[in-house]
Amino acid sequence: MQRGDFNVLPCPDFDLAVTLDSGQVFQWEQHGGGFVGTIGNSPVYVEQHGAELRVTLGAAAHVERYFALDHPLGEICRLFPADPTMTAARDYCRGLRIMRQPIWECLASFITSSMKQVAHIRQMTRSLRERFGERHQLLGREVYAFPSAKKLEQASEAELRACALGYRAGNLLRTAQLVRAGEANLEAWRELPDEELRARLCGLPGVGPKVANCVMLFAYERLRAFPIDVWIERVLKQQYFPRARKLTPQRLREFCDSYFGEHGGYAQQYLFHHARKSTPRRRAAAAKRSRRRSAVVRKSSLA
DNA sequence: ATACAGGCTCGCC
DNA sequence: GGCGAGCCTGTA
Repeated sequence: MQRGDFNVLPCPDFDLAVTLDSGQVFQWEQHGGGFVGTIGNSPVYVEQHGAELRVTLGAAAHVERYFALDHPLGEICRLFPADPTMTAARDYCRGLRIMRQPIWECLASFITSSMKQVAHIRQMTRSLRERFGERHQLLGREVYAFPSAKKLEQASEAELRACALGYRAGNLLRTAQLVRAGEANLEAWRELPDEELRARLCGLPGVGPKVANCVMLFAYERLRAFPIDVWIERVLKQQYFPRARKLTPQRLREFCDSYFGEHGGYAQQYLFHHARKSTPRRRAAAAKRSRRRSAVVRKSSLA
C-alpha cells in the first residue's frame, strides 16, 4: 500500500490498538497492519505508526472526531486522583481514549451487552451488521455499517434472536421502535443535563444505570459518567474499601462520583482496562471459586 | 459437562 | 422500595 493512498494525521497521546481493545467499541477487526470498520456509514481503514495515523482517503476528519483526538489526554490523566491504584492504571493504559461513537450504534450495542463478555458482544453486533447493515467493500473486504433503528425496527424479534441476542432481542426491538417513532429523540437528548439524560436513557427497554452510563460516556461525551460493572466493583472494593464489611451500591456510587470527579469516566475506563488485562483469566476464575467456597462455608456455619 | 458471564426486569415481600 | 429469580447463549 502506498503512503499516497492514505490521509495522514497526527495523533499524539494515542494508542489505537489499546483503545479498540478497551471494551468501549466492538466492531473493529484487524486487517493488514491496521483495522477496518465503519464510522457512521463510511467504511474506514486505519493504521498507526507512532504518533501518526494513516487512514482511508477522505476519512481523516471523521477519524479525528471518532477517536476524540482533541481530548487533552495529558491534562485529563494529570487530574486523576494521585493514589497508587489509579497511577498504576494510568501508566498501564497510556494512549487510551474515550471515543465519540454514534449514539444509536452505541446504545444498541450496549443493550446487547448485558450478561455477556466482550467476545459475545462482538459476535452479536457483527451478526446484526451482517444481516441488517449496509454493506461496503474496502481493501478487498466486506465491512458493514451498523443498522439504523428504522432498519432494526422492521425486523421481527425472531430475526433478532437469530443473531444470538436471546432475551435482549425484545429490548432492542422495542427500543428501536421508540427511537424510530421519535419518542426517544437521541440527538435532541444531547442538550439535556446529565441527570435528565440518564433518566431518559433508563426509560428505554433493556437500559439500566450501567448501560445508560456507558452510552453517556461513549456516545454523549459525558466524561463524568462512571459505569459500575462487576470488574470495576471488584477493583474498587479491593483497592479503596479493603475492609468494609458491607458497602451498599449507593455508597459506592457516591464515592465514585465524588472521588474521581470531572473525568471519572476516563478514570473508570483506565481502572477497568487495567484490571481486565492484567488479571490472568485463571486467577480471576480461581478467585471466583474461592469466593463461592467461602460463601458456602459461611452458609453452612450459619446453619 | 455445566456453571456462569462487563445486567435488566418483574414479581414478590 | 428492596430483594431475588429468570432470562438466552457461548465460553471456559
